[in-house]
Order: sequence, then structure tokens, then C-alpha cells
Amino acid sequence: MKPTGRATIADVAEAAGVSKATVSRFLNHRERLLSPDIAARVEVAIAALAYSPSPMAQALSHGRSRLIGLIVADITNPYSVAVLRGAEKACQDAGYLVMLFNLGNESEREREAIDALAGYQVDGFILNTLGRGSNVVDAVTLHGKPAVLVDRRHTGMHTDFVSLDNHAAMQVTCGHLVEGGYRELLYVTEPQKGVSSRRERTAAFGACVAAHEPRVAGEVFECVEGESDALDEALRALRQRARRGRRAAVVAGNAVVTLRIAQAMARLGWQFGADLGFVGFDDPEWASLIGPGLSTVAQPTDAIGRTAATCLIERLRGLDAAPRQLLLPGELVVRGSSQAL
Amino acid sequence: MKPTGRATIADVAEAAGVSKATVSRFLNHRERLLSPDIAARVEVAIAALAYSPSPMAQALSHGRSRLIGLIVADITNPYSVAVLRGAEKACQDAGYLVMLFNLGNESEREREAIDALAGYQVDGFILNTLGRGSNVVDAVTLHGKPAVLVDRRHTGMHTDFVSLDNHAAMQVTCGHLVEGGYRELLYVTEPQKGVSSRRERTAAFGACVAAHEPRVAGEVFECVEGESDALDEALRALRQRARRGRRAAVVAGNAVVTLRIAQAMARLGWQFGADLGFVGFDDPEWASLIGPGLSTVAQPTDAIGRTAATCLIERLRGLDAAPRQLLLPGELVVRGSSQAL
DNA sequence: CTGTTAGCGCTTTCAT
DNA sequence: ATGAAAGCGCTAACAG
Repeated sequence: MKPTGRATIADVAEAAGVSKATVSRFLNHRERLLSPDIAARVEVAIAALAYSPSPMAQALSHGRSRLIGLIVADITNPYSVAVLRGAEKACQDAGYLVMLFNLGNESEREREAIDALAGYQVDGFILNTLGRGSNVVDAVTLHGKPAVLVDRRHTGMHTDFVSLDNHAAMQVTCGHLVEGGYRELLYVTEPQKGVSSRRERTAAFGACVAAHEPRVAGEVFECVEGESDALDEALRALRQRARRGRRAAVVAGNAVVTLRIAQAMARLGWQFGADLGFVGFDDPEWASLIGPGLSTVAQPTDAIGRTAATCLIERLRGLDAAPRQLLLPGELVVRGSSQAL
Repeated sequence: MKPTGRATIADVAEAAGVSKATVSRFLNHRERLLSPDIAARVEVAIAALAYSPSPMAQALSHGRSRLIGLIVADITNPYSVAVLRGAEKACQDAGYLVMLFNLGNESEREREAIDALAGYQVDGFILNTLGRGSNVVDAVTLHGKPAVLVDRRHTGMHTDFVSLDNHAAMQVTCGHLVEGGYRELLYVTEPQKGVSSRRERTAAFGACVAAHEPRVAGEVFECVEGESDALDEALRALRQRARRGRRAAVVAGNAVVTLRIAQAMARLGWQFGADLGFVGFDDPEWASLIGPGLSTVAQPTDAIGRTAATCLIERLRGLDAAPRQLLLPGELVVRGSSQAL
């Protein structure tokens, strides 16, 4: 047995009585430039030896790895995982394997991640990263590989971009609340910093409120990790404002915030819907379990991941169009927490 | 510019005025067999060219890839993700990269996954797979790579194994319930099939009940996906039995079942604790939000992943001990759903 | 100590 | 249509 235990292209060549080049041609150009009888002999030999080519060697020689590098800001985030899942599926279907790099929320590691992945000759990148310092731009373009951004834009980055249609989703959400009689709205987001999705959603919220003014009033609260007192206070203030017949509702900017608000309400002993309207972004599995049910904006995470992978693979196959923006629609799932009066 | 854009070992060699072999030695054997002045020259050249070796080429030549293949039965499962996270961290710390393969619950793909990963010369495997048909055994040993199993054993597989200490965890759980006055216990699990963790937990439950007999009675219910009626019925039956002063409690075998039971209770309009005691396995984020709080057995998922990776890396570094079994302790988190009377 | 030489497994001109 | 040979970037004998 060979050191690796696996048959090599040389073994197949010998078994078939042809040259390595011929076997390689059979692999890559199939029927195109091979006489049928030779092709048949090679095919038999391959089957007999259970040969399968080494992607590593192929990558080294041909420059392609059939690998896609996926960089995720925080794999703890269910949203990221859901996207990852969709992307991974699409990649596998297209014959690509995913190499995963988790930043664990340490944005400094972005560069490291890209370099590491590039070292393995990944054919392209799917990036769902922090995006504060956009040094990614250089890093990626430096390696000359195509990339697609998910959920978070990088200013000045000339690539495909896939994300929830934040503006439309927010519009539906606010519309639903206003229609249900809610007049005092509070939007809670994680600190916006440079994260584009957070800024877009916040901006969209502002626009929606503006569109309904002066019937409706809206505020934004940045919810910092660990400072739950501040959140409680913000909720209390919201409820104060609601007193004179204007129902109040809170809108959460993402899954993390949704959870924090739910925890805050539990601390305060309030009921969703009854004491305060509530719509969460992202649709956690527990949304239907809690109180009268939690209304949410569900993201098409699987489709987002899938779309991102598909975009990238199209580029890898040579598509040379202008950078695309794919905004997928969210779905407002109405449950008890935002019921009309 | 070179085709890849990156400097190669040859470039460095030329810049330093030495041979490629010397550069390679500098990389791999550092100070050992190099004269200080040459080493210095190489070091300068490397820095000047921002050279970093191609892991691909190294893998091809030296047989090592610094890659670890991680196969996961279902990345949708938060447990798997948590483990993945821990493992990925430990791998990165040790200079390894993770190649992820998600089976998406299709056990047939196990073989495909192993072969694909082996093709990329992964140095070893971390397996959290289905384990019904243990053809994995052959596949892995065939490629002659070390592997560590997480959560699920494969009978006859001669490798390290990392998991929750199911027996101890179940013992604590049942002890807690019995002490709290619960006498009619129902253990709900997904269909056991060949999955070792499910069988172990079920067996442990049986043993615990036996230890408390005849004071305590216990039953096991296999909860099939989609057949929620059957689950409702089982819960009703449990409550029937509880009537004559014997409090009843249900124990969930994993996170999926925990969720299903919570949903069933919502359907039935029952309250945890009050109407029925409840302890879940795995500690979902919503455990504290629902009703009086859901008691759970929290798994040390991060430690499990970390330990698995560490085990594997030790093997890669040459450790040649007998297969180890690392059972990590769970933690019973008591909340309102299993309160004593 | 250092350079030379051969591969690792595959693709790809360039001849034939 | 097929084979021979060079080379992808690196490591590992083998010589000096």
C-alpha cells in the first residue's frame, strides 16, 4: 500500500495502461478529447481502484480548491448559524466544501481569518463579519478572490451583498403596530457602532415613525450588554408615556435584543401585549411559548445563506456582472404580543 | 507579480541568497540547524516579502495539513453548535483550522463527509454524528487518521470519547425530583434507534427509578417528530396517574424534546410546576422566561468541544495512550418547574 | 551547517 | 488523440 493508502492518478494510469495526462483529461474534460475505448479503460481502472483525486493536489496545481471560506462574526448568534446552514447546503450541492472561521466577536481577527483561509486557497469568501474597521476590503481584494457580504455591508466594498430587506421589514412592522392602535413606539437596538444592519434598521424605524407623525411618536434606545438597569428604565419610561390612551409597543432590533427585552419584562413582571406591545426581530423557537405569544419578524435565514453561496459560486463560474444587492423579504409573524385592541 | 500574488519560498530564498531548503529549515527547525547570520538573513527576507508558507503545499509534501475535520449530525441543533464553538476555539488556539461538514441529519452522508474531509488531508476528525450504521469505523480507520467521538459512541470504535456524564446527570435529576415529592416520573426521549446518548440516558433513567422503587414509578415515552398527539396523550396519562396525591413530573431527554414538551404544555394549557413538574435536558436560553422558570440539566458544551479538540490534538502530537473516556459533569439548574411542594 | 535533488498528486503546455 | 515533461510550493533525504 502507498503511504497515504489512497490510489493516485499514477496508479490509475498504470492500471489502465495510459499516461497520467490521459487520466487527468478524463477527469477534467470528460468526453471531449478522449477516444471512447481509452475513456472506458480509464473509467474501469478508476472504479477498480476506488480512485478519487486529491483536492489538495488539484488546488496546488490548478489553483482551484473547491473550498469556500466562511467567516462569521459570532457563531453563538443563531442568525449566523442559520445563515451558515443555508450556505453550507448550497455549497455542498455545488461541490464545494466550507472552511469555517469564527471571529468570536473579536473584530481584530478579521484579517487573520482572511489570510488563513486564503492560505488554503479558498476560491472565495462569504463574509458575515463585524465590519467596524473595513480593513477587510484590502485584505480580500489583496488576495484577488471574490467575496459576498451577508447582512453587513462594508463601505466601499465592491461585492455582492445579501441581506434581509430591512427597510421593508421595518415598514411592515411599524405599520402593523400603528394599525393595531399603538402610538408610542420604542426601538431597541444593540449599539450601532459601524454595523450597517443596525444602522439601516434604526434609520428605517425613524423613517416609519416620521411617516406616521404626528399621530405616532418613536424613540430609539441602545441596549448595552450587561446594563440591564438602563433597559428596564427605558421600558418604564415608555410605559409612562403610554398612559393617556396611547398604547405603547417596543420593537427589538435583533434576536439578542429580543431576548434581553423578554428577560426585562420578566424582571418587571409585565405581560406582553397586555402591559406593552412587543415585536421582535428574528424568530426564536420560544416565540410561541411565552405568554400570549411573541410577534416577530422572521428572517429568511436559510434563503439568505443559500443565496449568498449561490451568488459566490456564480462569480466563481465566471459571472462578471456589476455587484448585486439581494434583499430578501422578511415575514411578520403576528402573535399575541402585538394584538390590536 | 506571481500568479498567486503571494511570495513563495523560492522568492525568499533568492532574496536571502540561500537555497529553498535553508528557508524551509528556518521555518520548521528554527534555531536548530542554522547559523545565526543565515537565519537572520532569512528572517529579514521573510519579513520583507511578507512571506507565509502555503499550508496546501505543506500538506501535500509533508502530509500534514493543520486541518481538523469536524462532522456534525445537525448544525441546527444548538447543542452541536455549542460544541462546535468550543472545539473551534481550541483548534484555533493550537494553530489548527476547522473544516466543517454538516450531515443535515442524513446519516448516509457520513461516509461522503469522511472521504471529502480526508481528501483535504485533515489531520484528524471530531465526530458528532448519527451513529446508527457504524460504517464510520471503517471509513476513519481506513484513512488511518485519529478521531474523537463527541456525545455519541460508535460500538467497536477504538477512539477517545467525550460526552456529558449522562448517568450522573440523570441521577441528580431524578434525585432532585424525588426529593421534591414527585412520585410519577415520565422520561421523554427521541426515538432511541442506535444513538448511544439516548440509550444511555434512557437506561440511566430506568436505573434511577429502580433505585427508588417502589416509592417511585417511572415510564419512558418515545416522542416521534410530527406526532404531537401521541405526546399530548402521554402527558395526559401521566397526569391521570398522579391523581391520588402522587405528584407527577416529566423529564426531557434533550433540547428538542424539551421544546416539544413545552409546546405540548402550551397546547394543553398547563402550567409547569403547578400542573406538572418538568426538568429539561440542555439549557435553552428561554428556560428562565417561561412560566415559573424551567429547571434544566445544563451541559458543559463549551468544555466538551474544547476537550474533544484538545484530545485530538494530543493524539496528533503523538500521544499513544489507550482510548480515553472523558465524561464531563452536567449542572442541574433548578427553577420553578420542579419546585418542591 | 548548507545546497542539490527528488518527490507529494495533479494539470497543462508542447510535441508526436 | 495521446504521451512526455515541467511545474504548483514545499519538505526531506542525501551529499558535501
